[in-house]
Amino acid sequence: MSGGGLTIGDAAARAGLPVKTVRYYDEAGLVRPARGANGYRVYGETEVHKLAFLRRARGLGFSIEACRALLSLYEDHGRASADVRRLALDRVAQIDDKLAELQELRQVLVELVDACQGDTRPDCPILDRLSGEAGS
Amino acid sequence: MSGGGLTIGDAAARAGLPVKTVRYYDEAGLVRPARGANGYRVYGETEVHKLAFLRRARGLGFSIEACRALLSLYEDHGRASADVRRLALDRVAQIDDKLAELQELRQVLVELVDACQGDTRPDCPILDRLSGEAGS
DNA sequence: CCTTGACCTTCCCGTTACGGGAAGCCCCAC
DNA sequence: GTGGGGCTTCCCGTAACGGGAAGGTCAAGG
Repeated sequence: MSGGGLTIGDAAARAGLPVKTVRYYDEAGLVRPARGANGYRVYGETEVHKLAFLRRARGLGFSIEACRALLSLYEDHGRASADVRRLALDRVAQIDDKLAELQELRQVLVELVDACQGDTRPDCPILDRLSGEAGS
Repeated sequence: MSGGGLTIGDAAARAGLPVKTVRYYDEAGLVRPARGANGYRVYGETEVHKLAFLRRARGLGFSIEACRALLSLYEDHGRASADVRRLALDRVAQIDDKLAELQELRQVLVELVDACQGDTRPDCPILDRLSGEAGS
């Protein structure tokens, strides 16, 4: 009872993360716990909060590097909210790029699917397109 | 001149792929060229067509395994177009899942961004949300 | 004939964010 | 003291290649 020191298992449970992930965040330098005399990682409340923070940030799709930036802003009480906002906007832009790409692919695929009879015969506009017969 | 045999570099150029990728497709068993006496890969027209086919299929986001299936249907002249269509529909479903996920994330992020002043002050609803203050 | 330079070969590492599993130490309960 | 957890580190695998090293080959030019 050294005053609330948690083992990695307990910390992970409280943060809602797998132990492996918590260990990864340590190795990645995101949340570095103290070490006990036995070599065990020792997590305090602060670390647990950071882990939960990371869980939510990752849930929004922020990369580990973006999380590192967010975490440092989180800990910097003199931060400018504009910096946080910029990171979020970057993420939105990323998502928008991906959305546009996927929507384009979807469009093409649906057109091909619609053009294909989908029966037992071998004639297939999808394969024609893939084989280079410049459909549409 | 053994009648049209291409080296990997020429085959890759004709198919519009990087040499590394073509080598990878060989190793993955997608397009296995013959080998010359010197150990060089030798590509014929058929292989080049298959490589171009793969380039287009990959461009539509089909995984290597899906490409393997598509390629075998492409080569099977007795195929049923329904099988091809199914693969394409699977891909559409995959895309739809991803689109839904990204749209949800985008929604949340945009709300947070809109709620954030983005000035020089430290108050930030984005960080509040990430730190667990259940905003909205 | 020999050399350059551009090709080709294989092999290995790095990418993203972990998950699985092995080998070995530690600790608590019975 | 003897389990059976939980902890440690380390290594491999993921998808689909890209980068680069070490070494063999080939066609052209001097």
